[in-house]
Amino acid sequence: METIELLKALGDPTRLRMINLLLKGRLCVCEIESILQITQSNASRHLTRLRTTNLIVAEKQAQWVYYAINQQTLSQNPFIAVLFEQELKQNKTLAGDLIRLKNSKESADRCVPLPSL
Amino acid sequence: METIELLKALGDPTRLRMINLLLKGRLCVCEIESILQITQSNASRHLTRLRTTNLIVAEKQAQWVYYAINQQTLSQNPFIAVLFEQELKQNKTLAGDLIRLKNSKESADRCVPLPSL
DNA sequence: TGCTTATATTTGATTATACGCATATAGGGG
DNA sequence: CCCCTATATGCGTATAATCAAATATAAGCA
Repeated sequence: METIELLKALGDPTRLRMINLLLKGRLCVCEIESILQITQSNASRHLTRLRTTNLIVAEKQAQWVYYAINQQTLSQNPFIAVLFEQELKQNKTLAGDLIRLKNSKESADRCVPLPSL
Repeated sequence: METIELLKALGDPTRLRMINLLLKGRLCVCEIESILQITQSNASRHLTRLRTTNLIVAEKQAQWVYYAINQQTLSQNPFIAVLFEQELKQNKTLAGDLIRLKNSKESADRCVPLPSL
């Protein structure tokens, strides 16, 4: 049952937070690490799991990998949108993550190497 | 996050099948065992897990324990109904379970001891 | 009381999952 | 070519989940 894999993938706090962020737009790994305050290997592993479950897709650009919601999976599984709509109202962690996301986007993009001094 | 526990509880084939059945009405453990063709201890353990996650409630009547959907959890988590509505269309196991449920209900209720010979 | 059925729980083995640390790979820029 | 950054992966470990078999509990019935 493929839905089982979706539920298992969503049934982890870190991965739920990742999807919550990616529902707002694509992000590279380093942005996700920074917003969620998790280690690089942890981020990478959870993202790999979300990708193999088809919840997200990866696109490599130069040295960065951008992850984005897999829109096909999202539209084929309407419960996911309902889940996040519901959860965002109650879950302070998810709401806080979106604020950090916004701040991150407003500040300099950390994933672009700063011009050398 | 309580929703995480819901997702983990739903992210198991046996438990998903149990909820699918219970959405049609309350059942005792032996009916569930029989329809899902699982061992007694397996049924009991999964039902306990669903109960501690507040997905179902238990009611003891004589020697039987009847399980039923926890309507409060269901209404507070609308994604669950959407999930099953969606899944039932695609998932042959869930659809087949409902047929076995119907057959079970139409035949003699196996949970009532047969009159002695 | 003793027997039988329904259900729960314990136990032990197996497998899955999560995490940190270290290392590997790949691309960009000096 | 060398170094730096971004990302992935291997390894060891700790924790959780699953299952079957056996045992415990509780209620009904003879």
